[in-house]
Amino acid sequence: MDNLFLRKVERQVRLPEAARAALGDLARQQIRHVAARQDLVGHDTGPHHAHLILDGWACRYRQFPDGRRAIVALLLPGDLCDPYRVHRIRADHAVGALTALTVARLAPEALDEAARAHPAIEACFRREMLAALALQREWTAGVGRRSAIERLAHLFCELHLRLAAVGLVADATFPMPVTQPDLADALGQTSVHINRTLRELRAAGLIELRGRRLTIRDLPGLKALALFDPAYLYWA
Amino acid sequence: MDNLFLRKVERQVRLPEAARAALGDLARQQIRHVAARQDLVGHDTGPHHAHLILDGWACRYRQFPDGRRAIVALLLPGDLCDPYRVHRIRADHAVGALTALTVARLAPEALDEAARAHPAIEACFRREMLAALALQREWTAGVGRRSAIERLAHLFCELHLRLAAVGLVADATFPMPVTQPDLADALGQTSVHINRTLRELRAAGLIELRGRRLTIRDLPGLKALALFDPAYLYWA
DNA sequence: CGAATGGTTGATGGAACTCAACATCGGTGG
DNA sequence: CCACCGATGTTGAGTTCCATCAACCATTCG
Repeated sequence: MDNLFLRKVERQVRLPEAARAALGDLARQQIRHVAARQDLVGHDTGPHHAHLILDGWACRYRQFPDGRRAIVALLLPGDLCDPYRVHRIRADHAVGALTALTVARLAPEALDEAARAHPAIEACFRREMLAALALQREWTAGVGRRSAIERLAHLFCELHLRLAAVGLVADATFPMPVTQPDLADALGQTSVHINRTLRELRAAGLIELRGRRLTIRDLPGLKALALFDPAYLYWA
Repeated sequence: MDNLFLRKVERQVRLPEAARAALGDLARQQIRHVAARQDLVGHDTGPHHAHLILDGWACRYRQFPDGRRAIVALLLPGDLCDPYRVHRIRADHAVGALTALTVARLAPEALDEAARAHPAIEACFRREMLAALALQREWTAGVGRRSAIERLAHLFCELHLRLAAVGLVADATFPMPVTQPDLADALGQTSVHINRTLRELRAAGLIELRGRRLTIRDLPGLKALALFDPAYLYWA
């Protein structure tokens, strides 16, 4: 199977054969498995490798000294994590596995090399960065100005499109392995309130969530509730 | 006067003479003045120019259909706005002037050209992107997990460092031209509550705010309250 | 100089948090 | 295979932080 990053990319741009091959090769080096709840990159890690998520879900998060935790991004299969070298002494956040994870570790030198050799790859990396930035802005806007139920609805709309872009949605159903405590940290709430809000969404007939799988029962309704505008999703 | 972007950059890396000259030239083309409350880039603008903020403050914001507004980033003098070409049909957010503004409009072609000719400039652009991303993550974490007073304190710590990096801080005092309604949209609160929180910060002897100028009276105290960790600020 | 915008303060309400208890699930080892 | 245990999910009661509503100043700007 080709990797999902390629699949996502090629929905939008046609890559030259050589570039596709180079990207494919990159993803086949240094496959690593990480257990759920383990960190790929710690808060105190210095400059580190890039990662391509092959399977499973991860998150970027920030741990505060008093124990509070904020999940600032979800990383899904096909996502490319930190394509550009980060020159900081100390990372400003960590990357952790939410589920069991399969990733390709990518050496910064190999990425630089590939980007230099293939302009199309450089363009992909740049697009991934711009996509991450736009996504991050939307998350900021969401926690700032959306209500609890809107935030949850919005996240589900976003996941629906992002997962569809890598072919992981069938019949408006997709994997949703994020626990309620994790959802809470991602949406800036408490797990108790997440639970009540989920109940509301179910009661409204908008979603169904069982056994780590989510089915969207009423997509238009969910989008309307979430004030969802897909303009910020580059790859979807 | 050299532009502030250059000043900020050269605090960290020494640029080759040719690169510095090229960056300087870029910033001297197409100077534009924008009145406060005007948009530089609208929500429905397609691919657009990049901008270098020469003087005044701007913000990225997202306007929701029902009137709510979220300010997702503050753009200060010396900030480079969208160095990389954005290929979206429709922007996912707008850029507006918070004060009267002087900017250099930069043609995407000229930027591409400069980046290709000078690796040091390419590195600068990349760094600016990474800095914007890290900043955006910190804002997401903040609105998600910091209390009202912590958020305000954190913003002031951030502005202190960012403005210091371009030489706009003297005696722990710097310009703070953002109105309380704007602060509210940036921190995900209401202007009424911003007002009360400011009062608290003043009462605690941490800051002084008069006539659009902010003085930090107790920086360690403010940092402690904000759980401030500067790791995310690339240029400061 | 008057109108609009921004700032300040009080009273009241509500969305989301906290605390607490219990149910359920999933994995692990006896 | 089942018993156990920790992690996750669920629900209720009480509380808190921040929003809302509503005035009223202060400032700025046309």
